[in-house]
Amino acid sequence: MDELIYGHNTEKNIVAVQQIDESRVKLYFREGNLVREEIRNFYPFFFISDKSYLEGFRKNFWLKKLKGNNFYQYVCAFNDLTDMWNAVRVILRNYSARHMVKVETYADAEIIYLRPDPVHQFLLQTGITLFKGMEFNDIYRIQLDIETYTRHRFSNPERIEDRIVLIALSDNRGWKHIIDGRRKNEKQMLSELVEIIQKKDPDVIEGHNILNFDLPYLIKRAELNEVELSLGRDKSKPKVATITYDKETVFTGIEIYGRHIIDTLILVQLYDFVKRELESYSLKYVSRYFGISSANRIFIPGERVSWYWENEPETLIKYAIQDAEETRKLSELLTPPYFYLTQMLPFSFWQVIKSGSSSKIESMLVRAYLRQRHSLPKPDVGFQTTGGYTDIFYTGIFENVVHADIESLYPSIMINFKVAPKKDELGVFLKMLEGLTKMRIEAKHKMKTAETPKEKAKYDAIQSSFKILINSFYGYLGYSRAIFNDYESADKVTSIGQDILKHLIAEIKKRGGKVIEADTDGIYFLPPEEYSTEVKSPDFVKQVSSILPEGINLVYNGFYKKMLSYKKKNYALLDKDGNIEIKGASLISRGMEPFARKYIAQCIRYLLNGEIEKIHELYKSLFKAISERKIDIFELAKTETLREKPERYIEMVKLGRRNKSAGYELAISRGKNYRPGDKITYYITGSTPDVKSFENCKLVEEWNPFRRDENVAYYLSKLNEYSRRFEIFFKPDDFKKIFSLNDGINFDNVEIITRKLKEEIS
DNA sequence: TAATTAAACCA
DNA sequence: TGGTTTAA
Repeated sequence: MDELIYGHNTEKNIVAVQQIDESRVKLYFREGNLVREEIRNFYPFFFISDKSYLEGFRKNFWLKKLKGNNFYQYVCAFNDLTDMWNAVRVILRNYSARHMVKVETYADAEIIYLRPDPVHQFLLQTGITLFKGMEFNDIYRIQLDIETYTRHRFSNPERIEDRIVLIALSDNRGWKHIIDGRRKNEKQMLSELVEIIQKKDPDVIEGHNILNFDLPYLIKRAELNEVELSLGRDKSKPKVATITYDKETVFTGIEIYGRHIIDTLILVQLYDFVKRELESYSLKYVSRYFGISSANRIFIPGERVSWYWENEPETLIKYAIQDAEETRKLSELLTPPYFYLTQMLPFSFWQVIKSGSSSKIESMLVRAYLRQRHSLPKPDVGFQTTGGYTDIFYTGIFENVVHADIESLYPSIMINFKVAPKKDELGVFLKMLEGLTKMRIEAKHKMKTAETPKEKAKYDAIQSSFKILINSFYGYLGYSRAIFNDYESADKVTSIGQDILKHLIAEIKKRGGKVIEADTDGIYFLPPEEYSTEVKSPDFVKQVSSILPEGINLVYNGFYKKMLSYKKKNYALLDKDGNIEIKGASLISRGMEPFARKYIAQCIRYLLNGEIEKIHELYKSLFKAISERKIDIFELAKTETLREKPERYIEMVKLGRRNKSAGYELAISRGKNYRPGDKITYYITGSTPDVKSFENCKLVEEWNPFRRDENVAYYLSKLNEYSRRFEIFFKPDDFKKIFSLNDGINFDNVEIITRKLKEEIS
């Protein structure tokens, strides 16, 4: 089993692979603090651009689609050069004269490529991955942070008078260093950096936003200063990686030969993609969030850096060192799962971070197939039709609510009901899933029994690296571009999941419980009277779990003092410590105006605490603040992400295929050259509530506090609209009273209404 | 270089 | 209805 997952990983401690010439590569092994080099041969291979050439090779060679210059290519690898040239001959013989001519004519250019990216291909072919057999603490990481000087608001690497004034470095062995711009000119600073990197020879270079700021800046300044920025293990310069698409060149990253670049900003984004808790991705905010801020943290906003350099350089130095150290701690927190994944996947550290879940799974499947020299299938065309089961049976407020969910529902179904892609002739898909699951359980066990925090952290990283893979198997089945995709199997997984959940709901009802809401693999319910305590409810969960099929387990997931049930996928929970958790797009969403988000959250708090009069007071005060124009404009302003390119947006609107949108209209009309991904914050102007927002909007920066022009009627009607979220919890008369401007109302008799929306399945 | 469906809300 | 954001 290990073999399937670890592939050909027989080499230990390899930290880098590098091409020497056409048929040899240099391997770098880390041994303690030293790096040993060794030269090896590698397998020849070629790319072809048209898969029809591969028909004659089914089950003879391994094939993998890869992206070359704007189009997908297929790779064939061979034991030796003779084998490879034989294959070329077969291709030439098997296809028509036209094709033959074409192949020959373009042999060096378009159709057949020889070794365009040996390092990557070497890893892919042999399955030798970096850092094999190493622990995260074994690798040598350097953190880098630069500070730049400018007379303008923002520093620009191309402006000759701007310059790098500080380079702060730290490493994971407690070393710290400052390259000080007071003693050295920029040229000397850059040379010192090169010297240090060559001498220290780090495996990894880390930084927060290093890919979009520090490294590009260093590269540009090195160019201007005519310094060879030889940071690579082969003393080469950093390579700016781009892809050309529609004649447009897009920056995709920076590569330093033989080293890994880790940008902690990307890791933070990845983290928040799941968690959705962060307000900002800045190093300072994130460090505080994770509780890893340096003691006496200095904060210097970007536009103040130059001032500090001129007036208080020592403070700036401390600040830069703190940045480097926080980057190290952040990386220690976020990268280990990916580090351990590089030992399982034929990808480098950075590729593992950047690649999506399907390529992770597929790379393992492809590796297993190519080891057996078995051909690979093509993706099926079609789509998955079934998903998870979601239902809501009651709305209102409930006490003593239990949350239980089925442990790893989809992976468990795949394993226990043997659901696998029909194209997987070698049957490796399930074996891998089972193996990974087993290994994750072992890692979890080692984590629990670990004796030191360090050990614990290590096994936690390992088990979460398994989790990342395990969770990707189901999604892979329904993915249109996956070569082993199988929509029927994907549907089978979800329909079995639906049946299990429905069965569970019926069982809880049968045993005297009351199910409030269910979604995919979890349920919120009121247990029968005799189990309605935090201590006893897990017993009930256990009993119910026993009726589920073999290998499918319902686990207790929490006991809540109160639950507010609003709609499918929308609810709030109050735990015994008074913490409130709000879930659902209609109750908590980044698309809402900040005042609305806070208003809804407050109303929910008051509702759960039974403080009806406070809702009334809040409504009144907010109404007043808006009508008297006393509310902060940022509370009213919406923030929109512009994801489409301006040309595309304009085109779609012109064709009537898309509605106009305030964010885009503003960005375009203000002549801002926005890039997809940019955010825009705007508010609504005018005087009636039903204005078209894309015709009546202004950037929040354009707002004038002395001539306030926000649309009061519009925002008041918004307030009422948001209040209506709470309509279902009250009798109509009570609702009117609460959300009114009247004074002196008595709320003693207000009842919170519970509604039964439908009968539980039985 | 790209995992899935379900559901709510907005313009 | 298409776009966006969320839950799982």
